[in-house]
Amino acid sequence: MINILVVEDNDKLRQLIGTVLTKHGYNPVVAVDGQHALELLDTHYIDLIISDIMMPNVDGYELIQRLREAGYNTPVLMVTAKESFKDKQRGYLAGTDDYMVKPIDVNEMILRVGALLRRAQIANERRLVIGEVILDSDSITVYRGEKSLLLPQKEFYLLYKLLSYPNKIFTRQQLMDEIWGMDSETDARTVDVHINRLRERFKDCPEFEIVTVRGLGYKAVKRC
Amino acid sequence: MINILVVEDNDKLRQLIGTVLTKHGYNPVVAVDGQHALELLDTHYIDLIISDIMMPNVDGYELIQRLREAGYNTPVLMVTAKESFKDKQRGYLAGTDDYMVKPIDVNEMILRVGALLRRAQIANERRLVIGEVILDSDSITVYRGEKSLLLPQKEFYLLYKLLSYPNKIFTRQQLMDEIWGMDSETDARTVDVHINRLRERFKDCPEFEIVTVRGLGYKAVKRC
DNA sequence: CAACTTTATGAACCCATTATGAACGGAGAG
DNA sequence: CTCTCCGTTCATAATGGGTTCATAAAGTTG
Repeated sequence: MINILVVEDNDKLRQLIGTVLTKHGYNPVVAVDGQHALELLDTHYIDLIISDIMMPNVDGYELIQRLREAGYNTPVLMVTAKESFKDKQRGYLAGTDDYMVKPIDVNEMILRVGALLRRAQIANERRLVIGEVILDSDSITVYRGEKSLLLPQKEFYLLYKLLSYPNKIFTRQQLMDEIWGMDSETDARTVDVHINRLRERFKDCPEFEIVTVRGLGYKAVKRC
Repeated sequence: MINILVVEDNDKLRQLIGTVLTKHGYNPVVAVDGQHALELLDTHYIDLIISDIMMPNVDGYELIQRLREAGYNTPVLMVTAKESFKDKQRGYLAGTDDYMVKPIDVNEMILRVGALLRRAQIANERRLVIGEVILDSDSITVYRGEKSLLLPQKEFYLLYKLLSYPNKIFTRQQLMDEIWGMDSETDARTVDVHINRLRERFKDCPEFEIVTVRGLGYKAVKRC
């Protein structure tokens, strides 16, 4: 499911956009202004943002600026009033990926959303999706529905590695080599401890499970 | 002499890989893209393939796919751009044996090449298919339709050995030598116990059966 | 059919491997 | 500087694969 954050203070327009997105198989997450949007970004994994420029509190420009500062490279589709061309320029400079002028043609919107997502796919492949669970290696964060969980580095990469190749058995040494580095002096048993912690964190997770393969190592199995 | 096919469109990188391989006693055969690689495969005996994914004409994915379709089970070491994690997944599913992330660490490459060759040498076929049943020796797992069953090592290799040569009679000693190791002190009767457990596990399996040959040993017979 | 040999099977045991809790040290944030 | 959090190590508990053993069953031979 692709999550699209819709930032728009006009209730009717926001609802319209949401409906259209839903109809095309996207999952809209709505915010009434930039401030609200930034809060949602902390807890939701967002694939794309559709944002108005003129908004109370934090406006579209500031939203993008703060977004990029925080390290997000989420593509943004700006919505701007027809008459203000200056805005468009400014919006581009601030890191917008595309823009639309009001009044919005919903078909055009869907086309642009599709194009942006396609383009982003190439540059934004650092995430892993397993059912409701999303691993985002840019922020070493795991998103699970509403919740987001910032993992310690080692734990994150360990999980990421295992889930990148479901069912593949990794020996401790392989995991050490790939996550700790080839020349690491660390005891391979350290892996066990991290596996243990991951299991504790995700013990109630229906999507996957880390399985011990006695004498060999570990593997992740999906259960969905 | 071990022949390694290097498929890489970047001239400098291809040359670098070739040089390193030569230095380590391998014989590199180079191709600039997948199309070229497929032609070379027809005329050269190739032990292992190192292939980029992004290439003109036939890309890495298609190369592997067509390779497998043509019946080659040559091990493939994929080279993928660092940022593209999806690629790794796709590449893996398509029949890759291992992967490396650019920029390439040549020492790591040599290690992986060695590991792949070793693995391939011992068991050239990593997957055994008997009707609905698939034995995957990478994960010591037996797949039966939707279900998968992770076996204990000894049991798996025992079954794998027997099914690799259907109808061939193995003496206990042969099985001990090949699975337990030549110098194992273990009582040959241990084989019986493992056979017994395998029979219990697969008693309702229509594909094969383990038959006792009194005074000699055991053999697997297919029934499909 | 009786005596003997070989194999099947269930159970118990052993021990290497893994799980787990806790403690320590160090780096980075506040 | 202190405090927190992460990574690591260590000690101990628990697990389960592998083996052995005892007994039952099946097959072979005279």
